[in-house]
Amino acid sequence: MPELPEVETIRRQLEPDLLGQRIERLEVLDERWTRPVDPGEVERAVDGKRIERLDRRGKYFLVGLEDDFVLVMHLRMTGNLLLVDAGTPDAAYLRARFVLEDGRQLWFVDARRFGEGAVLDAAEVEQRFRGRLGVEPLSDVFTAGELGRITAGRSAPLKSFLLNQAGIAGVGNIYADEALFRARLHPLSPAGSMRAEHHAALRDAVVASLCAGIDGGGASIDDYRDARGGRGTMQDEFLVHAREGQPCVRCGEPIRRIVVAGRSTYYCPRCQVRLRRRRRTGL
DNA sequence: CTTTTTCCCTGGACGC
DNA sequence: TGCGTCCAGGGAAAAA
Repeated sequence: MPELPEVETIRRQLEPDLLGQRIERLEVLDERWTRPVDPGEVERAVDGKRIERLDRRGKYFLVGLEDDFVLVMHLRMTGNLLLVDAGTPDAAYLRARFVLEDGRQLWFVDARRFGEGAVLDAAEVEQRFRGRLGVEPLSDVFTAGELGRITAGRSAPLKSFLLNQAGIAGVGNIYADEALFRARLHPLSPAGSMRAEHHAALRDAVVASLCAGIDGGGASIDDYRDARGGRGTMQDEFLVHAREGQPCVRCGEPIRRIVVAGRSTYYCPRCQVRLRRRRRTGL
């Protein structure tokens, strides 16, 4: 599933090819892709615009167009962004096609149709993300202290907290498991139960997990492919995710699978300590 | 306010 | 072979 490392991998691959190019036209092939906005409206907003920037915010892919417009896309579960040569036969599940100045096409392919695309102006992007997307984990704003602030008083399990994009933006099911394992924290521990040493450990673990994902070019478990249709290698380097029953890489204990926040959650029952809910210590 | 649950969507796995 | 059922999960919305 595309999470921050997967989206970042695609962004880095596309940047040299797309920057400065004009989008001749956009063809929305599945009207649900722009829901609730009319596809024609999005097509008209994109047609003929030059690409000035390629950015990422959490798991959102942002294409900065001229005149301060931003094409915002989200791959959700099964979305893929593919850069293909002219004349390539249409793939199954092709939802949107960008015909580029140089003849190549950028495809949004998405079997389950959760993915979406929209065109907003810069102010609307801010508006849309406000309160919904938290700190960028790979920015220098993401410190142990910041993590302490955003988890203070929270009773939700650490796994739920990591999946909540309003806290840290870009961590999904895979990298949440990996980060908790690295930090030796139990997925069911209340987020607010962490002490300073845990804040530091989890901050470092989130960063390390995401960087490992980017270094591996993302994790191709099911549908994820990079912008050239290639596979990442991160799925071969998982420490706990999807390793139910296999020995913990640290202690040999069989990895356990539970469901937290409706998501499969993998952890080592011996390495990852469960913290008790912390009562407010008298100041 | 915070937290949990439901919903969207469809390919693939599994059982009969 | 084919049909029915269940699962996967990001994020928004509804419910608790």
